[in-house]
Amino acid sequence: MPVTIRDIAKKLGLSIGAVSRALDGYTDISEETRQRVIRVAREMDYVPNRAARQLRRKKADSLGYILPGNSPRFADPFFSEFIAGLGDETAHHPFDLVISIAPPGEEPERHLYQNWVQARKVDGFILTHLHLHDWRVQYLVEQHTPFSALGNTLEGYDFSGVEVNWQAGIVQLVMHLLAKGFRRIAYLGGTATLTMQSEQLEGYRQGLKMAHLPYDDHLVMPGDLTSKGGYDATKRILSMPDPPDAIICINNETAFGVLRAAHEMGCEIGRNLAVAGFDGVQDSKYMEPPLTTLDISTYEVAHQLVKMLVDEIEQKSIVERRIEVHPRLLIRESTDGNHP
Amino acid sequence: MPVTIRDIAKKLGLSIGAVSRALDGYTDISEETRQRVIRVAREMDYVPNRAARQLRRKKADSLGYILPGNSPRFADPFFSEFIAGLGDETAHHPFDLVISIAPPGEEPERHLYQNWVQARKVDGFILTHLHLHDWRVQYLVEQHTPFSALGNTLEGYDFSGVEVNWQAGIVQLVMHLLAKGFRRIAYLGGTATLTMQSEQLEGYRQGLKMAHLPYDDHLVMPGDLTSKGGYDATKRILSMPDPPDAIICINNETAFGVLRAAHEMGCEIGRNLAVAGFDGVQDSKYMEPPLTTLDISTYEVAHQLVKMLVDEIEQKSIVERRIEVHPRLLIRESTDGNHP
DNA sequence: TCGATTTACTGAAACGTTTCAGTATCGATG
DNA sequence: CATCGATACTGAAACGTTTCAGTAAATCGA
Repeated sequence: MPVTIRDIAKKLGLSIGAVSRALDGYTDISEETRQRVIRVAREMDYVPNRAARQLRRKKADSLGYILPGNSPRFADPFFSEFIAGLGDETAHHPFDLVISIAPPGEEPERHLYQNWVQARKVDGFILTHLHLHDWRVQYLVEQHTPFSALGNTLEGYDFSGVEVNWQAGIVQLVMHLLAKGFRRIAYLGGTATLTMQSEQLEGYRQGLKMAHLPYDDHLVMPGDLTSKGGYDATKRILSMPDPPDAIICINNETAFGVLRAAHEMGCEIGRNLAVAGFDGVQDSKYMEPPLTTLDISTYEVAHQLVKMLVDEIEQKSIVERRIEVHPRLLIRESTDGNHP
Repeated sequence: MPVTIRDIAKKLGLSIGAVSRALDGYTDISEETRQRVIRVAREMDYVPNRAARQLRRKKADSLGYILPGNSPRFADPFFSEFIAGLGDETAHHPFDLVISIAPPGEEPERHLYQNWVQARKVDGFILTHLHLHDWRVQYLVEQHTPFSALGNTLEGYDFSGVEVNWQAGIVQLVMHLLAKGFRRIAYLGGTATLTMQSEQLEGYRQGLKMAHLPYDDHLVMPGDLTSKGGYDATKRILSMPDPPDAIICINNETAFGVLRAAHEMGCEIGRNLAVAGFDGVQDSKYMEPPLTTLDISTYEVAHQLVKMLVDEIEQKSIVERRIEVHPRLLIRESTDGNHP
């Protein structure tokens, strides 16, 4: 049986109240007693029972993250890195990280969030992959449940989070591609309702406009954030009458598939077809050819989100509630140029 | 304020005990009353308070998984897929999945496990990346804390889990490489103490032996399970006096780096250098060139582990405690042959 | 019809904390 | 010397469940 606060109290001839207060650092316990309590607690390997504390304090001491996943195969390295970041930072606070997974936007997801909120399972949520209109944001705001999010929604609720300036990043990327001599730039996205995507498209349009190039509907393709999606879309887009000579991908997974398809169709990547990814994942450097990428530090972002959420939950003073992150353009061989 | 069992009791004029028993399906509550209770509970959006239930039942209703991670960058897609699998299956049981991360084998990791066990934070653990002598296994067995693991240790404790027959897989792979005409096969691993690696090496030796080829120490290289590790090791190994013509990688991350390095050094992959990966991640198909892989269904394995752990915790009847999984050899272009 | 059994509940304790209202002790103050 | 204010504690309630012992009321067998 694990040792409880009662065991310590008995051993020291104190009341359990005193022990509790000593451990929590209240000032109405003499310094001498506190030291004795702490020593004995350590000796006895005392670890407070989570459930009891949670019940009494009406706090779960947990943060929740629900993976937006639908396919049984779910390999995007973004999530490994992101979860690792969340876990790492969470471990530096007196919180746990509780994880689940649900297909985005569907009933099971809604259920999960509601259940966790009502059962007080977590004190707050981390949100990613926001949609232009995101019911999660609305729901959590209504429920006064703290959360911090990567990205934003259209409604402009006030919540803490990290925002990536995709737009500026893409403009920079488009400029780079144009400078390298590429002219017909395609954009291969994911779900149309993702805020991330809409912002990226905004940058895409703006970049074209700045270069006085026309915007062509056919060059904007839907994908599904997987390599298979990238592969299929590329097969289609490269068979078009007037195919693109550059493809910007919403994430590296997609870019994987693009590379593969393009190669199969005989393109020389970096020369007659440029490919760029869009992710915080280191591996693009080791791909073949190395992938030009708009890089954000996923790990860093995860850390920030946890910090902000914890501040939010603990009602710390008015800390920064919104942080903007600028993607860095890492130019590698996949957009090298030497364009004919 | 969330609705409690007391609110339901008051509304129905019942005792809280009766309500609790009705919801839990005890037989000493009349069917009629039970139906009324259930209806009202649903109407009032009743969700039982987790902490209270946990405290009373002395069960956390949570499963723990501690990521074996040390680097700040931690992109291995294995973990995305694995965690997704864990989360998915966990959601089908009345359990939560609690995640953290700690560098394997070091003090913080030990602390984390101990803390979770003593605070009764979780009812059981999922373990991966077992070592030949793994203190976690020993500790959890001693503490009578349920767990299920991917792999095994040398001590041969009796615990439930999934075992991958790496050895047979590698033998098959070696045979395939030999059939394609490759002769000097290298093995690029991770940490030497990983059970997985020792089993793979066993298969490697056995394969060579069956082909009456000598085992050469120089062809077995340490890595670190990252693409950078693969890259660096390949640079070194290909500069050796008598370099290999095939490289088997402990995981796909490593293989990424190998491909890159080999390309830089002017190898034609699949022809004068074969490369094979070793993972459950789909993407290898979309790599350039597509990677021959020993595939296990990470998602499936994660599901199985959760099921077994839940059975273990709930003391279900004597279910299968050990499942063996055979990796499938997926032959793709990276080991194509046409060897000179 | 009476005692035994069954049915359908009630009431209260318990889980391990935290926290709040008291209180005994003691030195200081007027 | 009575009073006050700190100081350093004690005791008990509370958090929301589950569970167990008890008990009225209904049912049953002989």
